Amino acid sequence: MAKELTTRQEDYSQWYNDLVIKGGLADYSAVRGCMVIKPYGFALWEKMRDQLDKMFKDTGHVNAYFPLFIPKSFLSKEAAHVEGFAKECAVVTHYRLMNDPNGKGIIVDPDAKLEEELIVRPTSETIIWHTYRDWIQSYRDLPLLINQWANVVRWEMRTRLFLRTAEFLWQEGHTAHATKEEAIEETERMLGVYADFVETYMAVPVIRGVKTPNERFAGAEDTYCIEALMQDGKALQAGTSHFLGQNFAKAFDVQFLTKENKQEYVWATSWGVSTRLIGALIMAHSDDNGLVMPPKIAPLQAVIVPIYKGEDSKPVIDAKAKEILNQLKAAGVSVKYDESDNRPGWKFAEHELKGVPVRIALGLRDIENGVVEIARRDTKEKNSVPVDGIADTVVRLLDEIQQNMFDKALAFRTSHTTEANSWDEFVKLLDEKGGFIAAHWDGTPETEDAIKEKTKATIRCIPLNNKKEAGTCILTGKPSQERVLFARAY
RNA sequence: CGGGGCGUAGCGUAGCCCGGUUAUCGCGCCUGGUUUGGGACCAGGAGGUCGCAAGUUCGAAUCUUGCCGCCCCGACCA
Repeated sequence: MAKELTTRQEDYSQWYNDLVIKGGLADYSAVRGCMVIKPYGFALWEKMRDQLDKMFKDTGHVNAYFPLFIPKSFLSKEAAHVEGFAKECAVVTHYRLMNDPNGKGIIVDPDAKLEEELIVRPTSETIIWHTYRDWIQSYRDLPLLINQWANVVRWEMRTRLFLRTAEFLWQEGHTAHATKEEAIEETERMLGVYADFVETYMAVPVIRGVKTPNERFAGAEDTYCIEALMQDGKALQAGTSHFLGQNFAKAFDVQFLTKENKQEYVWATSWGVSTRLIGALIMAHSDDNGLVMPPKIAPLQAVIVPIYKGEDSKPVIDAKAKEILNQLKAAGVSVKYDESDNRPGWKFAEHELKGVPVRIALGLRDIENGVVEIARRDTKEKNSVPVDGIADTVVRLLDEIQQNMFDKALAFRTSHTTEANSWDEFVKLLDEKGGFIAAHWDGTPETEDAIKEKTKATIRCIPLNNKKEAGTCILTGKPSQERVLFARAY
């Protein structure tokens, strides 16, 4: 029986949920707002994580691990930071349970109250900067370039699988530098790493930019971001990199001695991407038949499906299939021979649903002709190709799929990035077309809020290397020096 | 937290208004067989605290009250 998928046109949100659930990436859990990441979804995350981890190490970072719990008092040391996160913190108040003296069940032991309550980290700046204070004394200790892979908890009111869950997995880089320039350079470097990763591996084109003060990370001087566009025309922030100035250094008193023997506060950055990237991947590429995985991070790049014809055909087909399997493996392709006793049509649909980039089907007819049927997930094209040189063919095809997926997503973004020069035009574009809208803005938070209030669109970013262009704000008509990118966003 | 909707097998559901044999059907699952080029077919089988609790009644999935949970829309957000 077919697993019926809602189409994008029918209900985009439901389509997304169907893909996550039926594609085997994740399940809802017994805990509100928290999901179970299933093996296929976790395999995808592992591919992302491993690649990113390599890129972090290549840029000089090392991994460490800091506690899940943060003393409540730490959070209040940086004013903007506490302001930003206080509303969504889970708090640990007790450390013991006991049997309910009034009957069955178990209750919190009232005698086991913590002297200082603990926050479950919504992000780790405070605990990390508290620690850095002990680690940094001299300019020789800098730069300190540390990353951690962790889970964090933000008590969101409304959650969506991968896009916004109460608990999620991410990495957070936290670096300390001797100079402002160096810290800004680091912030930009890591934004570049993210952009490179998302474009090269996930095949999702991104806009690099800077957030306006309204959208800035709580406690940052500047928040850089990469913004991606989803197929429904909504933007999604795929990663952020923050220049924290000396805010946390001052809040946690982290100073170092310069070469000139002067005490100075260090300069900081932090940067992160999360399992939300999986949501971005799904909404950027997938179609009404299921997930579409870019080859470079697909948990499985190719699958071989046998088409039996009578009992006698099995050994012949199995032998040939395993030959092909070994050739592909030798060429570095992650590939599986699907010997399960489902029928071919069932397997085709299943692997399509899961987004496996390349499918190879093999029956007696093919063996006689020295060919296999090869189908690519991105375009759904099928072709007979010679068995000879199959590994090269597949490797080339995987590259082609990767490129095609990026090109397609880029073409979509290009065609959905529009300039608006008047309020009416702006509103019409938002409602009828969506996507990024490049428009003039007078630079004030009040105007940004007013636009958000009226249209639900926010300024996604001010693109880096944005061209200067005199104009007037679409809402207030006040003068503006450059266009910024608006969109409705996830 | 406000507005709307829903809880019956792993999933989707009928039955509820108008109480009455053994709770319906499909998918999935198990066994055996036949099959296999786009989600197979036949035969047999397993699987249920009808969200929870109390009440009304000879009798409750069905009526009443309370509670719990989930989903959608809004305020908050990576």
